[in-house]
Amino acid sequence: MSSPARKLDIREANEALILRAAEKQFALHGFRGTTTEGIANEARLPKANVHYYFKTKANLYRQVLKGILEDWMDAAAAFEADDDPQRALTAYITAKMQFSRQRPYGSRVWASEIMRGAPVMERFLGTTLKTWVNARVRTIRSWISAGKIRAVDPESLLYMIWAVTQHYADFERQIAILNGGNAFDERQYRERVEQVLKLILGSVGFEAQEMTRVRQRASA
Amino acid sequence: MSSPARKLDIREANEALILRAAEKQFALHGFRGTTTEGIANEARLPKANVHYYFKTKANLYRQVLKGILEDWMDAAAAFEADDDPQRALTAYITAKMQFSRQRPYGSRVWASEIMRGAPVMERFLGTTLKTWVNARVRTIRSWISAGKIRAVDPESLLYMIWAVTQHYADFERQIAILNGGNAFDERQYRERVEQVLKLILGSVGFEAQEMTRVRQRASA
DNA sequence: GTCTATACGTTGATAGAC
DNA sequence: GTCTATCAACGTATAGAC
Repeated sequence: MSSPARKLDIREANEALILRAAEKQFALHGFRGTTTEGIANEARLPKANVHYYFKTKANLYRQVLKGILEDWMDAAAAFEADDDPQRALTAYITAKMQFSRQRPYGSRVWASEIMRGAPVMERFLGTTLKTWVNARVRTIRSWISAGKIRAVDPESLLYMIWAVTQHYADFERQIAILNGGNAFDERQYRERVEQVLKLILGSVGFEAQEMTRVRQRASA
Repeated sequence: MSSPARKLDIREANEALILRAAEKQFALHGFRGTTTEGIANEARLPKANVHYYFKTKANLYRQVLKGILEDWMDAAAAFEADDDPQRALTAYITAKMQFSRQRPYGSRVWASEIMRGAPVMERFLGTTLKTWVNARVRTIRSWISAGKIRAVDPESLLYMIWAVTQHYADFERQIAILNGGNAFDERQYRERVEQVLKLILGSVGFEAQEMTRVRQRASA
């Protein structure tokens, strides 16, 4: 009952529960606007437990961001896997759209953190992210030199990919209201991924012959 | 000295001061995370004055959003002014990029409001914005039918424009850090507007003259 | 119109019973 | 490991002197 293994299980389960609740609250209300009581209620635990497991609100916030960064890295890896621009961009955009779908609150915590000036993520942005961006910029430049894509500014292209893919997580509510009050279902979201791919690939010069199956925009 | 005209001047000046300070604070910390004291400090006024002019924090927040919506409408008008897709899209994207440049905090307040579920803007989104979007969707469909642009999903295109243009306001800090720690200067920003135009216009099939020849399909 | 003082609820964090 | 009770600090808002 109180064996070390059992205790670890409880700890892990509760920590995961609190992290998930915290991610949602931080996404909805930002760091300052989130209360530990709000997190506790969301996790259906007493407020004191939140402090027992994570000590301070600031520390819990850092742990939430850390989890998001891990998933971010996974999506980033999709870009590096292939040297063909169409395949690499498709893999990356698809991974980012999946992240937005599966972890919309994580995306919003990131957005909120940057909107307030990125006090916690500053270091990550200036080191890991900058290094990653520099490498991607070189890859894109090589594609341009080889005539594989149009001559666009690589950073502008990267930012467009981030902006568009994250928009579907961060502005989910607006999109749902404009969709008649309903969030996208799975079918709608898959179709949207196709459209995003078509638009972004189109912006660097690829036309949509490869994905003509999806195109169904003839009717009024 | 205390003539009605003079009093009105003071009121208007202070209200404007508080509104600007509030916009910044709400942008940085969201509705809940913003304190009336923070707004007062930002405006260099005593906390009580904020309540004297705007009564409650919630009301001040609504006034800030109202001001942002007005500017948003102005930018929206740029889309309707022209029936030629290239000119209409260029005017709209340029107006939106200018808004992001001149009012980055306004853009972030909007983002923050939507990320928390749009409790205040819900009505606007479902009425004015939805009507505007529907009209724009019809326009874009007519361009597609007339063969003036590629057959893309109109809403996906609109969302891409919003996402990309607002990204430069909402993620300003991240962009600055990736830019070596410095925010874009005027020249850099103008160039970025050109790149954004090139990418988005390219996504619907317009190619910049300079690189018409460069475009060749990547042979895998 | 301005601002100090303050009422009163909320919040982050902890102590200590279970 | 769990949770109730508690507290100092902070937050919104107002009263009332100037």
